Amino acid sequence: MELTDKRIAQIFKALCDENRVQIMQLLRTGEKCACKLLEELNISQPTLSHHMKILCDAGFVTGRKEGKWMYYSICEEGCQIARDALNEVTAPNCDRETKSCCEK
Amino acid sequence: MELTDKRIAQIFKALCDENRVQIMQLLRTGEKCACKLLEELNISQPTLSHHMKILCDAGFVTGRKEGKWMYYSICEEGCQIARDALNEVTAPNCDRETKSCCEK
DNA sequence: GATATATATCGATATATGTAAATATAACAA
DNA sequence: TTGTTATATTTACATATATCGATATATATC
Repeated sequence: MELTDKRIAQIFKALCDENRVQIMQLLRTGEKCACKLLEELNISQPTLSHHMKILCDAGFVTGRKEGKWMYYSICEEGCQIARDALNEVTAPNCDRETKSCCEK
Repeated sequence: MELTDKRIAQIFKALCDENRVQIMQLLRTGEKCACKLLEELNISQPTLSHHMKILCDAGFVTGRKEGKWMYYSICEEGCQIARDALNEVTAPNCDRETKSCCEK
């Protein structure tokens, strides 16, 4: 997927909720099933499912179904895209450096 | 400021809006005054002011007032904090690696 | 002083988001 | 088949956010 401004915004939207940041922290220690995540968070099951969908859609997390359990883990590839996006947005673009506008 | 999950969410909330991502892209080429940004964006002046406040509060941008003009530029220090935050949230934490839960 | 310009703040409103109850789906077990 | 468990989806609602017009503030100029 191309890194449009819209897509970049979508990626970071995934991390703009405290619960989702906490979910990422929990997944850093390894793959976990939804029920385990649910134990650690003070949210309802439908709410967790909602947040997991957003994290997956943004590419930070991948899900794997095994029987009736859903296992989630951090997706390194998606995380790298996010890092690249953050670098793109914050790094100076010297090729197109401009003078300050509104000079007196 | 300590990098709590709440603070991390606030930082990335700044980049979860397409207009703000576009503003960052514009600032990558150097410091710009508000009126110049306004020219490039299809938003009203109060809306731009609103977005600039959010970018500044998150640490991505700093403002400098000179006469009646407000000059904005990317704040490298704040951007680095954001990169650190993204790394913290996405990097595996091997020290606390756990087995998958819900084993059959 | 009065006026013009640039930006910030306020107030109202429309849209987006987080949340949970209810329901649906899917897998397993008896 | 019937029931149970794990997860996803739907629905409704409360809150948050984006937006813009109107207004306020600050600065510069006359």
